[in-house]
Amino acid sequence: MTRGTDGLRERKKRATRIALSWAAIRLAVEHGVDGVRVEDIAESAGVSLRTFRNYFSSKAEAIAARHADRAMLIAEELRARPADEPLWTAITAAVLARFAVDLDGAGERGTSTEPDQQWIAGVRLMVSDPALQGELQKANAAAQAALAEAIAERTATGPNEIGPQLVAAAVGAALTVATDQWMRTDPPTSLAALLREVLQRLESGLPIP
Amino acid sequence: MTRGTDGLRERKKRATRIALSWAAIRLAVEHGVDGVRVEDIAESAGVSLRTFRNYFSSKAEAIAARHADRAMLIAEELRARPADEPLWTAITAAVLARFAVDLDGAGERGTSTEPDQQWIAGVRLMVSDPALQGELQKANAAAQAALAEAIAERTATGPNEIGPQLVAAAVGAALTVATDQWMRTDPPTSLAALLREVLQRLESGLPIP
DNA sequence: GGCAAAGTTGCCGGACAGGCAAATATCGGC
DNA sequence: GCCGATATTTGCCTGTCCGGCAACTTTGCC
Repeated sequence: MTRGTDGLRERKKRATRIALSWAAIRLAVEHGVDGVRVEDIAESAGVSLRTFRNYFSSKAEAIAARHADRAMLIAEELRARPADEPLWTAITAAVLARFAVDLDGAGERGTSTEPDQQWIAGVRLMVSDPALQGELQKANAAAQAALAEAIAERTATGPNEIGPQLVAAAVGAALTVATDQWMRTDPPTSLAALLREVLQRLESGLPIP
Repeated sequence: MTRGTDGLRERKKRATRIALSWAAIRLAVEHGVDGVRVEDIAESAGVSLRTFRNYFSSKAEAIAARHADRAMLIAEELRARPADEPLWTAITAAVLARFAVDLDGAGERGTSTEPDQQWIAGVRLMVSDPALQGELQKANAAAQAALAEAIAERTATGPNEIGPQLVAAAVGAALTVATDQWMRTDPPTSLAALLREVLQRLESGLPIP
């Protein structure tokens, strides 16, 4: 089972992919999305332009890749919750567990204990720049598909049934709204609180009053 | 108020835009997205390649444009509902009113009374081809923003409050799920029924029975 | 050590993207 | 109906993107 998951080849590939993506984020934050050429990103990660293209099919995809990878983990996190937990409780816990990383900076970047400024700047860029929103939503769609599968397992439903699909889509939409709101608020509020709120609202039928 | 909305200039522009978008859809359905050059689309609509670029910044945007325009109308439709109607009733009615066009083919294409096969094939292409999904989601996001505004008006809330944003996002997600499901089902079911179901589920807190 | 599989790189041609300025069409007042 | 003001279309040009191909290098495994 560990066959192929931690050979030198695979580790190098993962490292290159992550290096490229971080380089893309850093340069895009620094010079604007259009102020960076793919060539610059490749150079900054120490590979050829052509190799960049073996990993990502566009600049936008490279920038959004970290987000895409992280979003995928929500489904895994949900699977890790105890099976007898009520669905919404489990979902909320899974989401919070995953997003805590963004808040306390204990992500893969490593050293800092405060929120990872580079990552926050990157997210800010992704949600605000129209050139990236498409790719961002694409990543979210992929994560939703994975989430729908995890939900289907948990609820003993077919993964193509409308129920799991709808719940996953609604959760995805809620996360986007919460993140958006979090970015917009000037005195920075707690993302965790916002997440709890939107999920709770979903569960109670989106009352408006 | 009608100033500028029906001059010859504006009508021609709208016509060109629509012609380009339909040409893009038709050719993409016929030859695949990658089998069409922007130049072909421009020629098919009788304008120069450069003019195409004045209207759309990419092939994908041109293909998704009709969907984008239609999705925008949901917000308008909601505004047209009586103000004392309950929110979810009004939303459901607005959505159905808009999507009925896709079902009975009474759209701008004109003559046929049966569902517009060209449009259905186009939608099928948009939801299935990865190259278009980004643009599609981008269009949905824009429509959601408009919808959030309309909801905010109706509920006497600020348009940037989290409530309207979340409802609009959830509705958008639900429409996507319903459409997806509709495409997937082999004996074609009623889209209207699916739409009713997903919206009803949203309103009742997404129970997983 | 040595062969097979996988990854990297350079090169190339076709397509896309958008700035600029000349030509053309529409508008609105007269 | 004519004319200047304004908006649109078009051609041209330059830089970038994108992916196929084949040579070369690295890693995996016997």
